[in-house]
Amino acid sequence: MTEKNHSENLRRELSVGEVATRSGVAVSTLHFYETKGLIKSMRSQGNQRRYPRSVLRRIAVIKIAQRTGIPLADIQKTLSSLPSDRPLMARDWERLSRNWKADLNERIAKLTALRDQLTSCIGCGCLSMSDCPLRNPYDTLSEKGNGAYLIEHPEE
Amino acid sequence: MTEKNHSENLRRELSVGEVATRSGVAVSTLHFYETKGLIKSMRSQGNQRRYPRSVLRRIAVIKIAQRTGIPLADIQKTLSSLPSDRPLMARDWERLSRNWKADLNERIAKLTALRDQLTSCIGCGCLSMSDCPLRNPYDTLSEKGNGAYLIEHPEE
DNA sequence: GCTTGACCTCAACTTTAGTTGAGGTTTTAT
DNA sequence: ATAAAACCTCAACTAAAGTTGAGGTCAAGC
Repeated sequence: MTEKNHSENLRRELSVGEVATRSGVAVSTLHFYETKGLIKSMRSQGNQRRYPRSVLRRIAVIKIAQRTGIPLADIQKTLSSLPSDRPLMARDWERLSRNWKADLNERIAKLTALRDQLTSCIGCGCLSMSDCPLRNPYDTLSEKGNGAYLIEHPEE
Repeated sequence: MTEKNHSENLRRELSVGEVATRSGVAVSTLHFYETKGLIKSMRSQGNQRRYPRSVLRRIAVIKIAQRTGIPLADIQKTLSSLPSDRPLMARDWERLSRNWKADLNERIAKLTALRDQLTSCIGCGCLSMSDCPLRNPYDTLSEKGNGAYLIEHPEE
């Protein structure tokens, strides 16, 4: 068993099932990621997928990016912009994570602004087209009608 | 024209096109919202939709909830839990916005935590299964193998 | 040496939040 | 009175991120 484990540990390539287990991602998802160009595989003699262990790191990075809210297509673009087939190094990670952090900060800022508006509007509840910062912030129609008046004085 | 506008302003019901224009939501979306039970309409003699002006406020509330990231199905549930067919009053708004604010705060907290982890991992880049807070925070598999070791020492 | 489990491809289905189009009716404006 | 604009329904399509299943192959253990 020690012998066996030892040789297994040294085996360079992982099967799709092993990758699934180790990464916590379903086999079907790995297939899917492959069709999207997020990861790739070599094939065994019998046409089964074989992965270098570096794929685990790559999947980890994908999952983190997804948590920040970045769509897979964008993740794919970013990953494919890296010098191609070496594994991700610390240097790559630094570049990626810096960008993703910036995105994340933006998203946080937007949500925070929304929350603050919500806070200040809880007691008000006017939802006035013309006055309320929550109401369609980009809506220029608000000026061109009597909408605000009517909304502020709901009938029936 | 003054005469005309005056009578238009007093007209109680809005057509779907008017609601679309005033709310900034497409006609098709209003149809869609209706199928989902988010809004409803009366019909004219000729079967065209007619809305009370209060629908504008309702749509405003829907849009705000969506901005906080709440799925339409949940918005529908919440809205349908209100005493049914009177327009939304300040009191309703207060209740809704309090809940939504809580949701939003949770989402903000999660993203902030992620950002902070990202910040502390930018310089590190280890992505270690066992050590890195970014790595699959819920993944218990990390303990059961040699994954971490291999990931920390990528080959090829 | 054969059974079972893991794997293969490809197509179809799922959910969310809508949009688009076809074919037909109503309302409005001239 | 008629043409144009707005409306109706219903079905099909879109995008993202996968999942499920059918029909068949490969590999490992007893």
